[in-house]
Amino acid sequence: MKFISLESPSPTDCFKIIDTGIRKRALIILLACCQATYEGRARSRLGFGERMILIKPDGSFLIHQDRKLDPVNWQPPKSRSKVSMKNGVVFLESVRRIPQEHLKVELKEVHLVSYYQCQDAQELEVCGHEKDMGELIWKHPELIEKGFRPTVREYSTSKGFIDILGKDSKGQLMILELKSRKAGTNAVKQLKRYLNDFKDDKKEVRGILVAPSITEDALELLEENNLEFKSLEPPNELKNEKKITLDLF
Amino acid sequence: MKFISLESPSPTDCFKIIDTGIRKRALIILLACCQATYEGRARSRLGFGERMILIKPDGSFLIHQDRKLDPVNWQPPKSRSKVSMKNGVVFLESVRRIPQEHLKVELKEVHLVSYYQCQDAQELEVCGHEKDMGELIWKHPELIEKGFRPTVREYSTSKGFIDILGKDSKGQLMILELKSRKAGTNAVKQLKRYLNDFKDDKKEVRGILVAPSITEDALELLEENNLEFKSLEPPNELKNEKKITLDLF
DNA sequence: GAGTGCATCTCGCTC
DNA sequence: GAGCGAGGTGCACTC
Repeated sequence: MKFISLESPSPTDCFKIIDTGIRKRALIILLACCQATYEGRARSRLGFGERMILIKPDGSFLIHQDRKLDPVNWQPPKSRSKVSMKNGVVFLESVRRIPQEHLKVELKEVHLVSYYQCQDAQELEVCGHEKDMGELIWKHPELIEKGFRPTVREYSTSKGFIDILGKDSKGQLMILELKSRKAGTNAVKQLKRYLNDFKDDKKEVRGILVAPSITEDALELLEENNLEFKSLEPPNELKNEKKITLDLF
Repeated sequence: MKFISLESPSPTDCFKIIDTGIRKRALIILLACCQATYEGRARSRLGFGERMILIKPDGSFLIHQDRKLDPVNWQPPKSRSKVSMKNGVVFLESVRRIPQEHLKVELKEVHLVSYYQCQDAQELEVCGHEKDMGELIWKHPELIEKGFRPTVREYSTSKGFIDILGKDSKGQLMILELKSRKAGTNAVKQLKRYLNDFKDDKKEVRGILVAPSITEDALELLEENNLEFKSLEPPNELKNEKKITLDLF
């Protein structure tokens, strides 16, 4: 059976379905009143409440409350899930080896138990990251300014990697720090550090923060340090753009 | 009805259940073959595949594939969810106002649709954070060393906030940088920056990195800069410790 | 509402 | 496996 779902199951049935689901490497869904304790990188305890529990074929384990985007408790992929029954009560356990992490769940009342052997080979296609920005600038350096010639990407320094290194039309060295969203003071400080490294060489260097926008504090700090800001939106174009709009709407 | 669940529903039934679920501010669960496009802070497209969709009463919207901990697509709390039907096909839409973000989902085949008005007032109790460490040191400064007297927490500098500032038994200034997990080179660099700020004052200052452990690179960098490392585990004690173990096992 | 920094961050990459 | 950095980070907290 590829898919099974049972409302208000007995503890025995609930146990059986979960156990089968784990062995079949299916996606398991539970709606239940439960409590949970976690021990590992930190420690936590969650009292009884009604939640959704999700166990994935890759070992991921999630407990979702009725609010927030993040699960309230979880275990990462490759964790080992187990189900057990003691005195008519069903327990779930998920263990990660390295680092040692334990999640234990007690199910008090199960409203729905279900497993589903799903098929999904699709990968998400995204655009609009810092990496995309780097590629865009590399291909179209004039977006930064006329005469800009990028020379190195991911240039390694003692302070970290410089996103893009290049020269302006006058041959002056330029250090570019890219951010795909609004840049804060931290981005400026980072850029400043790269420049300090280069200034030891007694050369004149320009530092440019490239981002769609910048906070007021950051702009102030930037100007204090004679650094520059260049507004640039990250590229916004998927591979099969036309296909999408046709397929969906 | 507080809870409803329907296997392989017709598009019309599926639409009705989701629509009711949204109006009742229930937790909605879907198992379905779907595709999704997202536009907002970035842009993404996901082809057809079998997934679990979760819509929470607070507006959170999650699409989970059969792998990974993170949803492949999502919308944050307070987003507005809508369901619609066109030519016998059910569509989901979730919109966020600020920043503008759109998630559109087309359901091709629904295996399970369900909503559930759940009750969960419980908050998660956690311990083992950096904040806990700060409190621990503040109360038990001798954990750092005999004679250590902390004076300020979250001391603001141009380089950021110093976790703990204090003096040793000889009255020498100490800067403490706390990390709740293994400290890397970045933690050392951060500490170094705080010290540089203070050295301008021509005072002798000790810099101490406090963490459960440290990477080899970081330790090397630390010693090069005459900084110190103090191994300290973040506190690991919940409020009602005894109660937990009794309740669960 | 915007800005800042932690997180059981997760995840992908490189070494 | 460990370390490092980006993320549609999320989230709480401050201003």
